[in-house]
Amino acid sequence: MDLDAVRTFVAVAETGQFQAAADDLGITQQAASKRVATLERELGVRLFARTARGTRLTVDGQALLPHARELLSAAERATAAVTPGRRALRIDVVGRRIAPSNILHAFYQQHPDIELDVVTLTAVDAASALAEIGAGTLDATFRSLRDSAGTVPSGLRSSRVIDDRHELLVGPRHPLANARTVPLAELTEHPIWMPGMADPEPVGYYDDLAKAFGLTIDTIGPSFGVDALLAEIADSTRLATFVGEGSRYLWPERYDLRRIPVVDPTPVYPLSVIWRADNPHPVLADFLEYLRSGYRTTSCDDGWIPDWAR
Amino acid sequence: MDLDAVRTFVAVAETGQFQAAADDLGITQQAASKRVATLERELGVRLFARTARGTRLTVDGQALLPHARELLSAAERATAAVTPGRRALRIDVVGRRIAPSNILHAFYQQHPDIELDVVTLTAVDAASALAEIGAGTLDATFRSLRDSAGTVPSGLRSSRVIDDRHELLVGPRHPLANARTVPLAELTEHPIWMPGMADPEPVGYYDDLAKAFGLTIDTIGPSFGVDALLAEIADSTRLATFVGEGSRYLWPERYDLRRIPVVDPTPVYPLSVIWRADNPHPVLADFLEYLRSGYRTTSCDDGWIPDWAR
DNA sequence: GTATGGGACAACCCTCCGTTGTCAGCGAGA
DNA sequence: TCTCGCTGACAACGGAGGGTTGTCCCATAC
Repeated sequence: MDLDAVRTFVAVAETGQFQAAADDLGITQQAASKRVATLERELGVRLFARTARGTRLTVDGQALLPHARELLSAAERATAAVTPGRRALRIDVVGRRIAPSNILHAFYQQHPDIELDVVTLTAVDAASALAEIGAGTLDATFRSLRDSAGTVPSGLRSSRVIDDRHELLVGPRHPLANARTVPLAELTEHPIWMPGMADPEPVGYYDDLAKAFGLTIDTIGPSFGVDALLAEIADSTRLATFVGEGSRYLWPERYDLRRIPVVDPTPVYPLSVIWRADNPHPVLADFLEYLRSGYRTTSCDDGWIPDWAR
Repeated sequence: MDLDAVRTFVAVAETGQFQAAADDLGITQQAASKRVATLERELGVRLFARTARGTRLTVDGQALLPHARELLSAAERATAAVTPGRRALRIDVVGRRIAPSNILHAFYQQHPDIELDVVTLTAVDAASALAEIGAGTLDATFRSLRDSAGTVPSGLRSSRVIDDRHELLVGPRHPLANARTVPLAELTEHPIWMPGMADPEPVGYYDDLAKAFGLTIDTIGPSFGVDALLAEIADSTRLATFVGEGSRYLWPERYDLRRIPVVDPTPVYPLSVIWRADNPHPVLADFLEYLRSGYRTTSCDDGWIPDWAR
């Protein structure tokens, strides 16, 4: 059963004649006649009674008409379901509390009419996330790409859109609790705890950072969740952790935690957005534009980023 | 949007690979690939992520899949709606109380699972009824064809299947009320009333009958319905009317009417069933077979039929 | 390294669809 | 009654599109 034939059948039924239906459809009367004839042959019944002044539906035609309309509207709904922009844009923000999530939230507030499907593939390493992008099961993700910005799998594009300046997060009893800023070099005295780093990228980042400035950064321990981490920090007189400037935690109310800006230099965590080059979703295009124009925040003259991210 | 492509899409989604889907559909893997590629191009989105070991649905593919299934089932419903035999057979029995209606009823009792749409085009002349048959808005009608059995419009077929023997219907005070039979010749003394004959065919029949045997048959008066006629007959000492042997009236309970068989000869009213030669409805075929085998009732050696019906 | 299986790409072929051109039937109007 | 106009059907032609064969590439398994 050909949908064009069904469309033609409905048009003829509505106009009452082949000629008018053909005009509506932009084809010749002969073509319309052929289409309906084919449909009739396929179904094995006559759909129209042809007269010299038009057509009338047969009983079979009358029986078919509502189903034909339903069929066409089903086709329309199917098309609409995948029409780029109809479908929610599926974005991996990695974690609900870090910069990408907040940026996406800001974007959403600016475009409240769009539909988003925000996911966190937090237990998934970058390679798998990129595979999902490539497979089309994910529209975009935010990752820090170790092997430099250019070498994403073919068909994918990446753009470094977030340079998240690190701040030190400490509890009230930590020696640096009341510092206005802290030079990076001073942190050699204080162990930094970054548990739950499953991905090689952030692990590599902190390893490089530690090596470059002689810091002690522990990325090994298992993560028992953000709350456990914050509680630990709040209680500790020694432990501190890094948080991104653009991240958000529910700490001020529950723990007396402090964010201390790190300077000379400021560690900057580079994040790229990765997407399929041929992804036609218009909201994706808008979002990428938003990222490029609005969120390359403060350029980091005083920042440190690893060599591989330059 | 091509339904074959949609079918292929669903098959690939279900099997997880093009090759298996192609086998199911009886086409080559390349053809299946082409179909899906065309669908993807038409929709502007990728539906599958192709890997070396099969395929996986993209988000768009997942969004489309339920709609695609719905589309296919809508197509199936549409086909089923006009599949010969699915649809109710629409038959004109002319009147609810006369032979065709009763015969159809008997046929229905023999095949209780069929669907019938019994109509009475009683105010419609034979020509219009035949036009409906030709147009396909009616599957069959019962008519007495004046211009001999063969000359139905082209594309139509007719078969004389009912020879309805006339009986005289009289009230209790009619002179013939207690006769076991009545010879036709005797009816010259008694006026026959046949009101409401809209069609030229029955009018012609009764005119011919009257002329042939010197009867007085009044076919002129308007009909006020069967009940009015029966009440009139029941009250009258003079009026009588003809009813077919195969007809059925609700008279025994309400009026003391009597059916008196007419003999020497018995007027026989010939009825043909008319249908489209190319009507594929299987129930129609069954019904025609039923009519031909079962209902050419008693052959009428002692009957009279007009010349034009021989 | 090799074998295997799945998909994509290229080239070819044929069918089928739409077009142009024409004819037949029915109704309306002169 | 004849002709005109409108509507569909039929025939023939041309081109696009869908299917097939043949081949290569890639990833995995042994």
